[in-house]
Amino acid sequence: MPTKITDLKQDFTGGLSQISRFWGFPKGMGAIFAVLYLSPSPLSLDEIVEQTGLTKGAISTEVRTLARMGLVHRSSKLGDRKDYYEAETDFYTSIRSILKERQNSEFDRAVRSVAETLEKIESGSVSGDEAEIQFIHQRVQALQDFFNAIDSLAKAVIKLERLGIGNVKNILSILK
Amino acid sequence: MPTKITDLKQDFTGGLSQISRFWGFPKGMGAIFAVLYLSPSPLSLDEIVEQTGLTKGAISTEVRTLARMGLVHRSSKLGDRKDYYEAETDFYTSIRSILKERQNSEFDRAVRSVAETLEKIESGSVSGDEAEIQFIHQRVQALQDFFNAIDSLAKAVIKLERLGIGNVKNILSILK
DNA sequence: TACTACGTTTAGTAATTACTAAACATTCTA
DNA sequence: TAGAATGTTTAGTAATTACTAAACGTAGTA
Repeated sequence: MPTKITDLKQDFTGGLSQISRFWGFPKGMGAIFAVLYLSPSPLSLDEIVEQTGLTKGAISTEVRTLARMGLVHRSSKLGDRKDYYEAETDFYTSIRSILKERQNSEFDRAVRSVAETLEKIESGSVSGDEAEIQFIHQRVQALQDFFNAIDSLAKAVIKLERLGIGNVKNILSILK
Repeated sequence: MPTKITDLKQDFTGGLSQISRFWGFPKGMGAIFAVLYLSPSPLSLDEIVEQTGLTKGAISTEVRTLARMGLVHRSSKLGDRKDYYEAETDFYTSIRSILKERQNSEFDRAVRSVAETLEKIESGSVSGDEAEIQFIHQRVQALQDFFNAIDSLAKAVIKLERLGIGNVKNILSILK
């Protein structure tokens, strides 16, 4: 039986909603992105309301975080005071801005707190059993090294974006 | 003023809890891992209870998902019917098993649903405006390509683990 | 067999998060 | 200036998730 195009869109939207949730974002966010991504032209807030069934309020805030992550762009038409939104279609561009965004996040604050733990130990200002301190020192150091490696990898991905999509394969072959 | 070793541990545990939450896991999971990671010897369930303040029930379930992700290992001592848990200290090993684990996850189910959308379009079984179908086809295809690229990257990281930590830097320089 | 020492499951609660509805603010138009 | 058309904020609700407390299952020990 033939699938109606509206059903197809709905399936797709459902899929992106799940993916969104998987990464810890609201499912509404995935739905909003999906609707924009499948639209050939930018959509106004009210059109998004119509197509997602969410309220203006929710969309207003979620579209803002999408914009902050570089996954959608806000624009406006001359002589029209509505805002229009469209999906970023170059995902590498998005990844880059997501990774940059991450710099200022809770995540990095936490990572930095590990670094501080390390500094405290190394400054010799920790009192307690010496062997235990040494043990902890070594473990925390290893974790710190790992974070640094991840950070380097993130930077590698950022560079990757400049080179285009096919080059992931190159990394693979370089590593084999 | 000198920092007591117990305070240091607590700070560290707090940091990992936040990181855990950031990635969408319960903060308790981060705490459990932290406690195990800073312990020179495997801990029993009750010892984890003691050090985290969580209940046996919570730890029982969370330690299981940690084990599934390869972040902790369960072991037992002869003539002792307690289970003991210790942290995996090679993070590359963990990453590898997390990425493998992901294969069976909700995430991949959702990704597969995108692939199915694509198949429906390509089989010509979608009815509706032809230009719109073409447009959607092209967009969904692009997303699919992106997912494939991510998948390749994941595989690259899996290989990386074999090569040791310093090699992330190599990728970076290869790409520059 | 009964008792003890554990780990697991379950049913309920607390905390968090996503979302709605409606008030509000702002800017354009008449 | 009043009114209309928008986007934003806010206060409350619904849904989800993390966690607790306690019942349960199981296996070892007396």
